[in-house]
Amino acid sequence: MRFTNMFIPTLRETPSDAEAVSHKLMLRAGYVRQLAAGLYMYLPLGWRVMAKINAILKEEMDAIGAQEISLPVLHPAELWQQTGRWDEIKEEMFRLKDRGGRDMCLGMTHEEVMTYLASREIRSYRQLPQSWYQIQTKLRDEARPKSGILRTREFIMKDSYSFDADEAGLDKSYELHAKAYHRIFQRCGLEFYQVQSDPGMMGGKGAHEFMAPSPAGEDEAVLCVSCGYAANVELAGSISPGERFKAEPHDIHAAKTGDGCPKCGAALKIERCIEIGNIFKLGTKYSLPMKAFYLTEDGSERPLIMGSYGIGPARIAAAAIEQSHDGDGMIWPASIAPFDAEIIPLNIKDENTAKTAEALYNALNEAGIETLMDDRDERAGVKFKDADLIGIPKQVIIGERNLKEGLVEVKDRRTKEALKVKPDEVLKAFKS
RNA sequence: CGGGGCGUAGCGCAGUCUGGUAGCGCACACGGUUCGGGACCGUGGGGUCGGAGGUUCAAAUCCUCUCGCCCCGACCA
Repeated sequence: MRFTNMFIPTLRETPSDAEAVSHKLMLRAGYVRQLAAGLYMYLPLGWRVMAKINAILKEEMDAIGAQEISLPVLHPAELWQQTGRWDEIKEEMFRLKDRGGRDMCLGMTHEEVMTYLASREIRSYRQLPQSWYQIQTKLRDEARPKSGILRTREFIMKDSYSFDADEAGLDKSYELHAKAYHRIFQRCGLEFYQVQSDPGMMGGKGAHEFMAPSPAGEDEAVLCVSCGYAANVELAGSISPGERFKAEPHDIHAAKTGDGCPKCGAALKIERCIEIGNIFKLGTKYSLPMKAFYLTEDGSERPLIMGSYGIGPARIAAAAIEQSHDGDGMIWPASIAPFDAEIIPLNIKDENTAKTAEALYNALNEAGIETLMDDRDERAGVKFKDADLIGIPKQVIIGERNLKEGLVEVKDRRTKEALKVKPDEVLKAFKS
């Protein structure tokens, strides 16, 4: 892609209402713009990152046998009334009436609709297990949207739901998802923890959250470096030093750094985190009220045993920026960067520069390396600043000075190390 | 929803206390000089000062109401 054909409105100054690093940089680098509180517009660069993340999500979901489907955002109230959540949930749910006066709501999550589908279509144990997922819009009328893209009223979520014949099946589906989530976050280049969490209103009997450490996060994880115990502070029952091994499981209170680990007694560490994913064992919380039953081998009727699993791709993007940036801008992990490489011809009006850039651009694209070429007629400084801001991992700098010796520069955005190579060696330099 | 802050050009801000009819930097357009880390000079376009009502000869400025955005907290499926 050529810079002049792509809308990349970079800003020299940070809009004053941005606080979180990821928010500031996404605005400055021209990845997103705000429409209203908690509502964001993704611009070409931002949307490319989302597409990269979603592609990874799909690959890993497909790899565990989950199947992609798509459900409506607009839901009839009846489904939510059946599970009781129509009344349990308050202002956080967007509600409306259709022209016939029927109560409707905008989906904040899809347990109801998924269970409805399963209840009508799954008849027999022979059809189990099933895992269905979608990457789709959720709406929540948040009391306080914040930190840019981190907490919004409308957001995209990868949500999957598993249907099993029994608890053992659920355990398996749950494990599969947990492992897939590990691979996803690893592939996205994030530092993260899997921690125990409170199942909360989702109901059910077990839950974990995936937490990306970052000061911009809203959650706190309690971690034991000694035995590996990890939990959300909301859940972590801890004991104070000197009272070892006397943790009261029901005594749930906020743990503090230095408290004793409930498992091994060692000193706990607390870290601020962004919740990037969660997994829940739902059991029959939705299948019972919605009558989602199947027939067993001996002909008896049993409720489906369910799990639900969510990932917020925008939070992955924000967490990646929070965890990987410097004073000049973003530093994308290669896997989710909007482009693999950026060609920077310093003086586009120089014939040799332009020719070399053009040839390299074609060669890289042909080699399957997604390349952005800054073909703007701008000064070198502007291009350098924008390139660093935008954060594409590899930069290929083409300047008249080096070109006289038949060389171009391959620079790593993260380390800032630059290698001078011949144009036809650029590909090789990427691999090293 | 409680507490705090802020709304003046696309972005960052000054002007508000002490009313006199809107300004600076960046960005943008044009011309020239520049050209490896956000150039310089000149010219130019762009603003119902968030909105409504009120006070006044006169309101960005004072008063009332209202809308919006951000931060802290509560909440968070």
